[in-house]
Amino acid sequence: MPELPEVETVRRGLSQLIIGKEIKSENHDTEKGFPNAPDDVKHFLIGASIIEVRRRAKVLMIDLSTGYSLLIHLKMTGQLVFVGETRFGAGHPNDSLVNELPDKSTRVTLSFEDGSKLFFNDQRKFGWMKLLPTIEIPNISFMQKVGPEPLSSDFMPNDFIQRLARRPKTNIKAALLDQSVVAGIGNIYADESLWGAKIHPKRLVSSLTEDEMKVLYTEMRVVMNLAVEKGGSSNHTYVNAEGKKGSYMDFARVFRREGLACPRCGTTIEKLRVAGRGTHICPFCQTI
DNA sequence: CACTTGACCTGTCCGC
DNA sequence: TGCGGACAGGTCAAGT
Repeated sequence: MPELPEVETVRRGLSQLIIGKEIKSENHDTEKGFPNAPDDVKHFLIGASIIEVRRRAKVLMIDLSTGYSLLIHLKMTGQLVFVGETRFGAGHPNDSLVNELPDKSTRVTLSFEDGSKLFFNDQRKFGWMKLLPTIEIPNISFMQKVGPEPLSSDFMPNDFIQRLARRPKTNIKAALLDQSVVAGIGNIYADESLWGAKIHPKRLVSSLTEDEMKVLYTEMRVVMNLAVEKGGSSNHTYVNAEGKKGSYMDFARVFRREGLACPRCGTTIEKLRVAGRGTHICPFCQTI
């Protein structure tokens, strides 16, 4: 699922909902839900309070008062849904959701002192939750190799160009999906950004002009900013921390719009396969 | 080494 | 309505 805008939306929601709460109990099912959970994981969690919720690329970090952090990757179908005791009124559309959790996709449940709960659900079980000392987070291999945050104010066009130059012989879509080039872009926003920049996803990085890469830099940031503003995209399973869907798909220009008209030129949008992923283009605006 | 492809899982949708 | 196959927002390991 979740690309940067979705994970950021979850982060913002959780910041409002769980900071300051104390963990009362923890439950997890298979090793899939909490792969490196030590036998005494409960010892590290129970009694700890949430002090911060951070994000880097598509990884969420929940910092605890004990000096440990929970790291979470939602992969394709992960959800972090908070359910408070009195959050929804009777008849609220989300009542059903509340009543359904936990469900068979629930992998980890954190229960707080006040009776509220945080559910880590993951239908396809690709996601993970890990526990490690907060101070060690910057040293893990992922943090060492992940690229810059695309929306960071100190991420400049030349940074983007120099990082793309490290993958000259691959196509631009694969390069955008490479988390060591830029952090947080996935299939939806790669397609949307390339459409915005009028660049065919199969173009080799080495074939791009400096101007094209600068336009792509700008379009990527426009797309990501809009997606964050709209609370992300919900194709299937994605929901935010309150169990609500994002609305970016209402604004998508090419993603999942094959057979429809390109909003720029009216040509019918096509779907193809690039870098092993379903890929959407306007064949008139984006040529090889 | 750089790059591409399959595997990891479950659920859904589409064509026969 | 049943069944097989393709596909789904991400990342690795394995293969070329």
